[in-house]
Amino acid sequence: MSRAGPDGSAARRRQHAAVFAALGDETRLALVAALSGGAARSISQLTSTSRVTRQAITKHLRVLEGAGIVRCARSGRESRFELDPAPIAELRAYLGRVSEQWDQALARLRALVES
Amino acid sequence: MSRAGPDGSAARRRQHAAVFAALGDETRLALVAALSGGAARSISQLTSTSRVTRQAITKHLRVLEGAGIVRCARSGRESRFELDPAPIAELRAYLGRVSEQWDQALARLRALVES
DNA sequence: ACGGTGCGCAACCGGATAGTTGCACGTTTC
DNA sequence: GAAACGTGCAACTATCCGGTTGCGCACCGT
Repeated sequence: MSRAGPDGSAARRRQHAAVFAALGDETRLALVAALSGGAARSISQLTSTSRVTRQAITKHLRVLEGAGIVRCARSGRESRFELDPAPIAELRAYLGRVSEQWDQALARLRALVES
Repeated sequence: MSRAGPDGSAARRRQHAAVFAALGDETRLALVAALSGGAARSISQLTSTSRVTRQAITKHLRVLEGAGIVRCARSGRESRFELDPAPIAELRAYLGRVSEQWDQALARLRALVES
């Protein structure tokens, strides 16, 4: 496992795992989709288009917030959430490194065969 | 939640969530990193660089296999696992769509302010 | 000031999950 | 053929997670 994957340190890998885990739920993925439009939305708004309880949505939002995917700002009596695209971009870059490493490995294999 | 995010159908979202969840674990992320080099490795090999039991690694590999991230091929007495980059590439594309949607929203907002 | 709305907190439940241990079985290897 | 190696299967535990319900509080409009 220490053979120099496309990851950084183990601490960084833990961070990545946390963000992946936060996205590994259908409801939360739907929340991200709803917030990807750029507009900040309240918990009730986000709940209205879901089948589950407001409390459940709240918990999911806290998970997303814990992963840094989403930020919360209190405005009057409502909590408005908005997306923070940075962790998502970082995850995308990480997956890109994995794919790249894979492609390079394939290229090496092919070169070996052709030699 | 039905407001046309960057996702496809709900079924597709479920699939994405499954792959995200599979990657949402430090140990499994380490396994992916170890396999991203292109070489197929046996369970014992993958266990040797880990702190947990072979059984635990086996379970993790089954989870990755269930998500389609990894394939298993029996070879003699050992099970050799290799990476399948397709789901990872799909996830990367998905995150790209989210980021793109976000960027477009930002651009619209900026245009609105400048008008 | 009072009713409705939006939230947060806490307790609780059932199911999934990460991890372990123990054992049995096929496969090499000597 | 016997020892060693690599796996698979099963049981069991502890913990986490998604979801609910109930309650209390702050805030807004009229």
